[in-house]
Amino acid sequence: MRYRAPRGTTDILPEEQVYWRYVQECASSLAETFGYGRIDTPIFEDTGLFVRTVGEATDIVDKEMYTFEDRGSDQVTLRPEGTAPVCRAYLEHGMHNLPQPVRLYYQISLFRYDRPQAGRYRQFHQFGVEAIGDSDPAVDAEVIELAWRFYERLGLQGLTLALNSIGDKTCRPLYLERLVEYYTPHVEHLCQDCQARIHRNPLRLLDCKQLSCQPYIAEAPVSTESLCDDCREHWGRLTTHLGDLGIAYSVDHRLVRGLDYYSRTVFEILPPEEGSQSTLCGGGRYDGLMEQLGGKPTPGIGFALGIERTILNLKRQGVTVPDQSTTAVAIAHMGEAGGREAVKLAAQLRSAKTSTILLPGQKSLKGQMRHAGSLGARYVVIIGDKEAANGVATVRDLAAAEQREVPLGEVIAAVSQDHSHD
RNA sequence: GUGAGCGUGGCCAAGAGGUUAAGGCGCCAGGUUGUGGCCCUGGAGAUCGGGGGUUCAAAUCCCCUCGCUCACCCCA
Repeated sequence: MRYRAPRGTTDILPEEQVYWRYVQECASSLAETFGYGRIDTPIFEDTGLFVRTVGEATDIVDKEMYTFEDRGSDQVTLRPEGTAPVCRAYLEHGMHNLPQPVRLYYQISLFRYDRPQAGRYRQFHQFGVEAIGDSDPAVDAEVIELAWRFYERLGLQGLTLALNSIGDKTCRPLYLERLVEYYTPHVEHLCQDCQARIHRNPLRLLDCKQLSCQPYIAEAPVSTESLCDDCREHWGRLTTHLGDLGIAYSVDHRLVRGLDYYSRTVFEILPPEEGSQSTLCGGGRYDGLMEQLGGKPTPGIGFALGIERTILNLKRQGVTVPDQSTTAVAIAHMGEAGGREAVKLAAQLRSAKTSTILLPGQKSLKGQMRHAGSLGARYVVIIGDKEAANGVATVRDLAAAEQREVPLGEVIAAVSQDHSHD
């Protein structure tokens, strides 16, 4: 075959769409219930936006971005994440003039140049929210709750919420110092990656997966015990809110998140099965991000969750999704006059919002009936020259295996009867 | 970037050196006069991912290559 979908991309065929619709409708209706408004940002941005915010030492920037120079010699990048563009839009449109916090949600495609595997693609999709302009821990709780309710509504079970605080610009430097201080004597025993992390990105020492590094992680200083007064209070109030909401969480001192812009609250939602790349949802607070983009200091918190991974888990757990059947009416027709009436009738049915297809009239009636049956149509309307001449049509109910002849003008009524028992 | 497994008609899938490469699903056409879902019959559709090699003979053995999948790194 000459062409196929590029590596790491996939076609979402009609039979898959039932999952997508289910998940995406659940996401947007829930977000709107929480008072979030939808935002769509461009699919590509200035490369600098991501380099500066996500962090040069992160894998995303280091090796996963789809970056190219356009014909005008601008460096652009297919967005690898959603938060930075939303923050850019916040600044660009002066949203600080709106009542704070500004609540936004998005459902977008993202692009990361990775080796694809289960639940990971080069083009993938996220649902995410950002609440910008309020540092109240109640907003942290709200955002976490929104993510949690999403999975609850979908019907996924056995998920866990992992929570941590990595401090802010006041206390994190001190914590990092303690961390480096603690690790330095052990440096020779660490894996290659961790030896580099000590200098490049010490926080990441904590989520190393190497077995040999685990003992050092277990004994490492814990960030929540190094928080400054403000961060400690924020943390305490957040956990209180979550308790009040009845949302169970487990504090994970090793949870640090990959992107540079996080501060204070970080969290993830994980599926029941173990697996290192299985995170369903990740988020956190990013109080320093706006300043990096040249705006005034503005707090913010949000999350992003993977649609593909969500659907993967829906399937694994056998969650049944509503399957709105598509075709209600199929019109079989024979002969010149029958064909003309069929085309007109189809138009009328569609304008009455009844999904209708025209069967291939060059086939035998038997062939058309089979066709209708395999489509799962509810009714077949048969119009041959005989019916056309008499101004009638035969309306057959496929499920009931009954049919009757009705005047053409009454076909719509005949196929619109009471489906409440369906 | 690293490692492992796999690549046979649209899909699933037999086949493990030797005449025309099974079968199932799906698709198409029929089973008498304009009628589906079951059943029956027939049909179309594969240079066995690609290239090279071994051999009288390869889908079956060897090498290379491409692709897919899974895992690692990392992340959604």
